Amino acid sequence: MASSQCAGTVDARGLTDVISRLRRALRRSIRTDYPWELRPVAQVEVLQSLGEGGVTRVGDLAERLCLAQSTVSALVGQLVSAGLVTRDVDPADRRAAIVALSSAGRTDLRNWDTAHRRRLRAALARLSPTDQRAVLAAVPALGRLVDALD
Amino acid sequence: MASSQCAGTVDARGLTDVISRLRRALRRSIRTDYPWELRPVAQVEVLQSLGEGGVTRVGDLAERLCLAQSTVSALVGQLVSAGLVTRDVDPADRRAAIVALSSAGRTDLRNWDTAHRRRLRAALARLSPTDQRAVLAAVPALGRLVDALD
DNA sequence: CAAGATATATCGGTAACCAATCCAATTGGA
DNA sequence: TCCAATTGGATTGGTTACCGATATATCTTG
Repeated sequence: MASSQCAGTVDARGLTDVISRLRRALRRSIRTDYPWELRPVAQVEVLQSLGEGGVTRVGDLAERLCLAQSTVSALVGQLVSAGLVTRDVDPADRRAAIVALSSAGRTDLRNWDTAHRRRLRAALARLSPTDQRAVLAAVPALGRLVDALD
Repeated sequence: MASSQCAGTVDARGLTDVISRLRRALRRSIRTDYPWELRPVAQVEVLQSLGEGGVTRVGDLAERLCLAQSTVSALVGQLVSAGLVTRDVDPADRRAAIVALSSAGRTDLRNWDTAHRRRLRAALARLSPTDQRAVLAAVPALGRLVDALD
């Protein structure tokens, strides 16, 4: 009664709270999955974005990921050193850098993805069908919420 | 076609991705709301947890927040220095620390909450009614998902 | 009372950011 | 054509956000 209010009222605390906790829980579960050599999560996110969006400029990556350009620049640098992505000068606009997955990066991403998907699916399977539906339905809506936040 | 799969398949990438982005977008919007003196987000989360759960031990806080005990210990220390919470020895078990909001902390939390709620509500208002419903419905479900992840 | 268990605190380190600034290339006039 | 303003990125110099290991009391129980 205290926590659920009339439908129109947004429970801001509830949403931000669950987002933080979920992120940390996911991070922890990832670490459990990968006791061996594991890339920092931020780097994996860059790989994923490249996996989905394909070859991209650094600035576009930053926007997609809601990160500052300088942050992405540094992350890409780390991934280049690790051999997981390539960074080349765009011949059309020589200021720009074209970032792409290397084949090693593609493999790494695929492995990570498989394990992570398995774990998340297991967790979801423990929820009630109603909750599962609610989570699935929320994913695209939350994406649009990100855009609606400034 | 590439991104949406059959209903039963969990889109792990989509969920983790949107969680990260949403968290960063929220953080950014918070900073926009509070150009003046602003507490680090992690500290605010502790205040919130205290606001909901009331007087608590450090270890309980850590569990609620999905954080390591050492992390919470440090955060509480910072909040004590800032005068926003009190930390006293539990007379019943003198190893334990009892953490509670001070009145300054209560005020701070209330202010923060008001502004943040307003902003989040504005963002949600820009979504379609369907999306709004989906987000609202997902909050409790996501909370249970956290528990289901290990 | 002597071992373990517990609850915290502290220390040392890494990851995850951002803002400011610098550089090179591009672009839009005058 | 040349110069100013703009733009894409890299670098630098922070701060925050964590965690693991260890040290210190304090319980608890045989």
